[in-house]
Amino acid sequence: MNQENQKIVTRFAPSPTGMLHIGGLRTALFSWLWAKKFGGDFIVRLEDTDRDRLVEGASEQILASITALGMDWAYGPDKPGAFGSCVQSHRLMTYQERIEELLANGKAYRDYRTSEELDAMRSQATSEKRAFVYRKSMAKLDGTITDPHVIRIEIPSDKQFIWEDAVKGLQTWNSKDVDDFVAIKADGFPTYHFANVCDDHAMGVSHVIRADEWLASTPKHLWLWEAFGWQAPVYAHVPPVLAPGGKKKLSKRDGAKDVSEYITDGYTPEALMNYLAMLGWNDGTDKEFYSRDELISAFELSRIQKSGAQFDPVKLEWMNGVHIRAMSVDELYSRAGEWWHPAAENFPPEYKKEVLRLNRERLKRFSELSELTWFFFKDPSPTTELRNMLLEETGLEAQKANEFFEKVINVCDESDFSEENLHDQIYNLCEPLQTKPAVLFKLIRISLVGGKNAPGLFETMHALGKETTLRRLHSAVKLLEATPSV
RNA sequence: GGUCCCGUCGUCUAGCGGUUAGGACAUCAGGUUUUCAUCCUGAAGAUCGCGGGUUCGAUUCCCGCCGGGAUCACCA
Repeated sequence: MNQENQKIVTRFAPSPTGMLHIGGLRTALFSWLWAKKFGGDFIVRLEDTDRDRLVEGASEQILASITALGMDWAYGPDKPGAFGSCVQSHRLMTYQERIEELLANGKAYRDYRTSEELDAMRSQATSEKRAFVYRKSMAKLDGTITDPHVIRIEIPSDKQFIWEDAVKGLQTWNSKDVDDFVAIKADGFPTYHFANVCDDHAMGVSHVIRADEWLASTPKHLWLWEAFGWQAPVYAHVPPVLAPGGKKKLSKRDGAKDVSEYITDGYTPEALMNYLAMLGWNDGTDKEFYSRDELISAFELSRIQKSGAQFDPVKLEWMNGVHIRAMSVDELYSRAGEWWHPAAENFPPEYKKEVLRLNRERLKRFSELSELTWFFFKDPSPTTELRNMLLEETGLEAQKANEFFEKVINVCDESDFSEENLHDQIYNLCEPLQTKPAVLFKLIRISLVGGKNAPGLFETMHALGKETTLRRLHSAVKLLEATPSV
């Protein structure tokens, strides 16, 4: 197979029977990366030939997930190509034409056997501990064309199917283990096996990258390519993404989220893409952090892992933090959009950017932005809880704490509020007050931010500004005075 | 059961006949810092699934076994 000069075309062919899960998304990603790497086409094709299992809204969700990760397609359900629609239910005519071709040259036959008869034959074989491989000799060939029937593909006997799978390596299958499979169902719709090959050919697909559950049926597909006299594409069967702590495929039951949920949880598309790519793929070096473009150029089908990989939400979060820390403040700002605390609404962009700068390395997901930064936009409420925190965390009596506050307020009044000045002045307070920085700083911090954790104290004070800082310090004094000590 | 695929720290993995079996996440211990986070250093963690071969030498090659997975639909 020479594909040096062949256009690289990959496709992602989900069936709209449910939500797209992480494993499916990763398969789509691998396909997309491979096409992008060679400047080829990535096609999204809807395999909706099972009319009974269609799920309302599933195709929209699948497309939205792919888009959410930043992937685009050359052809898709919304963008037909010269080959026609990317929705299989719209392509029924082609399958009809194709099957006539195989019927005419004797490679396919009509079978009038009913599903019930088939089931009986199968259970018979099972009870006799025999492998059940359907053959033309078992078929019911007599019937009229108007009677319900299926059309099967006859698999030649004594044939070896040998091919090189791009991830699993050399495969050898014997035709005696391959069924005469149904190509056209009684309802006139094609099966996956048939539609899939017809479409891959029609769309010029060069690399079929799909879940490894298809590995066992690849001989059927290969035979179809051969029966039609077409050159088969490269097949790459990728392993599943496993649930954390298990050996089973990640599914919704394991808390697998819809991709859009990760986005609304504040994961960035780049981090999600980076993490997914690294789950079961590496470039042979220690590199783990990739930009989208780096991923595209480094990606290699042959380095996809052969066995399943467990999804690790903890590492995903770490990866997201790495991507966030790598962003410029402007970049961060442009993405922070909806995640600000409502109180931030009317604050100027420059102030918000400063807040982002101070919080960049504490942010792992954008959804944490609000709880991490609300106090930059809103004074802490003078609650009993706050009062207790002030005293418990510092180990001070209310009166003593207020003595400290008094000095701090004096210092702030006189300070030019530069970080340096604040730093020096407040440090100098420790000795006369006979206390440790840890205690004094904690007292100030809690009064200003209403919690134990925040960016550096002087950076925070500087960002907040003199007026706000003093207002909050005074408010803390009042709080300690008002409530009797317990 | 038949056929096929897979098997390195808890997890994701590097390795492609000779390595102190490397990295990352997580864990633990230090350090930096006013807190959290970040950052830095270090530690612990893998008899390379098991047993046979081949070889001077096997995690790497071969065979068997065990374990896990996929597939055997008029579902994809």
